[in-house]
Amino acid sequence: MARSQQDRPPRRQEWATRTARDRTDAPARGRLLDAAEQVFARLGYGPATIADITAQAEVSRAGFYVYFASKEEVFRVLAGRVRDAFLTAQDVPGVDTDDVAAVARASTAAFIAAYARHLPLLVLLEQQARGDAEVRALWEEIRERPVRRAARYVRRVAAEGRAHPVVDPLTLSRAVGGMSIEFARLVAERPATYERAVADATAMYLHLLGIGAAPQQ
Amino acid sequence: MARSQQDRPPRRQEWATRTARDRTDAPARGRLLDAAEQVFARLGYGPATIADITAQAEVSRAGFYVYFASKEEVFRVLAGRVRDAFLTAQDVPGVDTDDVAAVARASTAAFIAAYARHLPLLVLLEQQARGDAEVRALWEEIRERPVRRAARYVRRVAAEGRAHPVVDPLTLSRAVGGMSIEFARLVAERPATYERAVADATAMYLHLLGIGAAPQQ
Amino acid sequence: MARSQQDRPPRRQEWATRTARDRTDAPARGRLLDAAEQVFARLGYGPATIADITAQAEVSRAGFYVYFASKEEVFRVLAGRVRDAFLTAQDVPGVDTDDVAAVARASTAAFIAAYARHLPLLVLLEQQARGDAEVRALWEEIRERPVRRAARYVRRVAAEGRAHPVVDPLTLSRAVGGMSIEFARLVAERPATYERAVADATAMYLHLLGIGAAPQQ
Amino acid sequence: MARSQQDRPPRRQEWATRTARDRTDAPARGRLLDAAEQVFARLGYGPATIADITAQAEVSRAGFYVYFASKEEVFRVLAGRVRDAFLTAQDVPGVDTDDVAAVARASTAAFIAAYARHLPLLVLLEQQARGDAEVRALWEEIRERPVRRAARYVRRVAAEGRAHPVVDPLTLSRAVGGMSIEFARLVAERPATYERAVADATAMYLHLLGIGAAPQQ
DNA sequence: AATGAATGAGGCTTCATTCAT
DNA sequence: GATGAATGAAGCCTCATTCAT
Repeated sequence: MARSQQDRPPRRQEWATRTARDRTDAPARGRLLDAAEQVFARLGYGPATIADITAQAEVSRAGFYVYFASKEEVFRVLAGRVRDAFLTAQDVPGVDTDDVAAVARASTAAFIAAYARHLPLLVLLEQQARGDAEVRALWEEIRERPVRRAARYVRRVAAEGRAHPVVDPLTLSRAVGGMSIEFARLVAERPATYERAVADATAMYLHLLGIGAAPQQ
Repeated sequence: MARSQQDRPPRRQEWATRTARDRTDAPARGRLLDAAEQVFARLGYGPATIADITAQAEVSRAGFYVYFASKEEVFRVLAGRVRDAFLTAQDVPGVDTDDVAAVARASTAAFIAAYARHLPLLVLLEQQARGDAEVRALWEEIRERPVRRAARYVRRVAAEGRAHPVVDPLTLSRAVGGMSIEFARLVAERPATYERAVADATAMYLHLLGIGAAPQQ
Repeated sequence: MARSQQDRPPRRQEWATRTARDRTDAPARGRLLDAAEQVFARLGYGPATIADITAQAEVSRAGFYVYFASKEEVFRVLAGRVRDAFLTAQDVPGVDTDDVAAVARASTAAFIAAYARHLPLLVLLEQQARGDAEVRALWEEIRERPVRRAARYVRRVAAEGRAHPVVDPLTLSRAVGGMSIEFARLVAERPATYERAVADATAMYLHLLGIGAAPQQ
Repeated sequence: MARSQQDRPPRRQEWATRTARDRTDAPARGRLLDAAEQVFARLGYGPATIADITAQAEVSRAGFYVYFASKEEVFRVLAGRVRDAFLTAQDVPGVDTDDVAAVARASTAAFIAAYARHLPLLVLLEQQARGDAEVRALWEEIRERPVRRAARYVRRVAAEGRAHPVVDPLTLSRAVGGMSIEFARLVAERPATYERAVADATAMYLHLLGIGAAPQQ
């Protein structure tokens, strides 16, 4: 499952024969995607109808099919967008890799922020992963990639003796992922709790890494 | 004689005689509930149809409405059942309250086991909580009750100086809840990992409580 | 179409074999009939359900079929009851047949009172007459009998030179019937208008008979 | 893909794009209306089904919902049409207002003709007025407008001393309306009786107005 | 590129009615 | 005589999707 997710791969180099379905830039297409995102977030997948989406996008019902083959397809495209946005948000450049605490804080903050921001769609993604193999692949990427990356980092700093994880790195990363999701939910409900959540999650993360962040900060 | 039906003004609800709808026993009702649970777990809420449920229960389509008013209603009843089963499973009697490690292990084990066992319905419950106030109440009970109970315990042992939580008890409990859910998902996929998951989760739980062999920095 | 209207004629003289369906006196049967009358009057024919009727009668749904074969059948029985009551109410004994004005007044009063009293069912009867031959027969009796009787009387008094009808007796009677129904509707809505309505209808009746009731009474 | 439909929370009604539902022309809409009129007239309201209507209109079942939201709605639209046609038919221009007899004859003829012509729908309208406020309003207009208009005219000619009504003008008009309806029913059954009916009704009308050769007592 | 119109397919419910107890 | 339970038959309505323009 590569990066650029679209039903038929965008054959950008060809001239002349180029149908609407291929044009990723048509303005109506973008409006439909945004509309779909809002509608799905508001109603959930099942209850959302093509009519809801086209109404929101101010496009005729038939207009939908100029750009997407079906409800499933918009959702897949949307899912790809979410995955990209979510994973990209995990890239936190400019952090001193040697400062474990700083890395922990930055990655935790990025994860919680991204998860909270995309919560509605992520929840649907998880739900739809059940019945759609392509969506499942996207969902697994979303779930696994940050965990594996974190595990890799933990393994390294542990090997360097700069951390003493309580459990094996992959398990620890999963656990921290799980707790971060929990915090992300809270943050999605009450954005003001973001700083506090990041601080707490980071503190626990570091503690589990065996790095002495003093309890009761 | 089917011609002259419907067309009735909106006024309704005049049951004088008791109907089967009130009976909570009745074998068919149980069969329908079990069938509904399986069907929902297999297909998800939206895609599941009354026909799927009645077919599974070996009852006529109309038979469904003898006991439930709608798909929503079966789901609510089912949700209540799941909440009861889930919360009941958290009662782990016969554990020495003074042995913090034992309590942590027992409650973690119970939580993970129960969550893994009911995972499919719990996921749907969360999903449906979005649009149904009654289901939302059930879902919140499921989410909050174990966390609050754990927080209460943590607060007590912390007050007694037998634990030194890294963060405040409620936050800690939420975090542990989140990580446990993560493990429960893994266990639901591969039941063989249950013991390992419980051991790891317990270890981290205790570590966050400031108990156990703190790895030296 | 004889007087005692029931689906199967009441074989009252037989002993021994007598099924519930034959017993016209069973208390539940009466309750069901009364209930049916109320329910039909309240909801109309189509929207009324067997469940509505049995609920009102405080009988189980199945209990209905002990006494009636179908919704159509109760309605027919009810229709027979209404016809009997309506026609019986037209018999105004003890009026001096020679006093044309007195007869006109008495018959008009009886007709308006009876029509107003049974208005809801009469309206349904007319409606159902469309699709049910048996009901149609009842309805025609209800409509025609009073008119024919009146026409007979008019013809007689006209022959005796005691009246000088503006149009032929049957037509006149129909017309008076039509206007009386109009008044009956008003009376059904506002019972207090009964006396006034009878006075007006009688005045017009007599006037059309060419009998000098002074205008502007 | 039919699995994932319905299940939508009660919030609705978000048409941004204009749909066919708004267009009062559109040939299919007219066909459906005509079909509905025939079907309702033939079967009555309750027994008529959307399938009957669409079959008659040679439109798919779903096609109905492109133009109407429900059976109730077509009926309402139809009722409006009938009211318009019926009331318009009462406008009899070009009659010398000073010739009371001519006016009486013209208005009686128009009323009987229009009532007979629309009898099947008018009967249903009365029936449905019971349960639908909008239909009730239409029905009352149909019933009251001609009566009030007639009463106004009677009042005027009475004030001018050109008529000597037996009862007060409104009551008289109602009565004449009632008798005219009676005649309209006969005419609807046997159109050949129209002329006779109009002549008779007019004669009685004028007589009640105290006009014409009063039969001597 | 866009859309108004139309429809096949399918799900939900209701109700009259039967039947074993 | 009465009824709880169950069901066949039907009607309503929605929605994704197509197609001619």
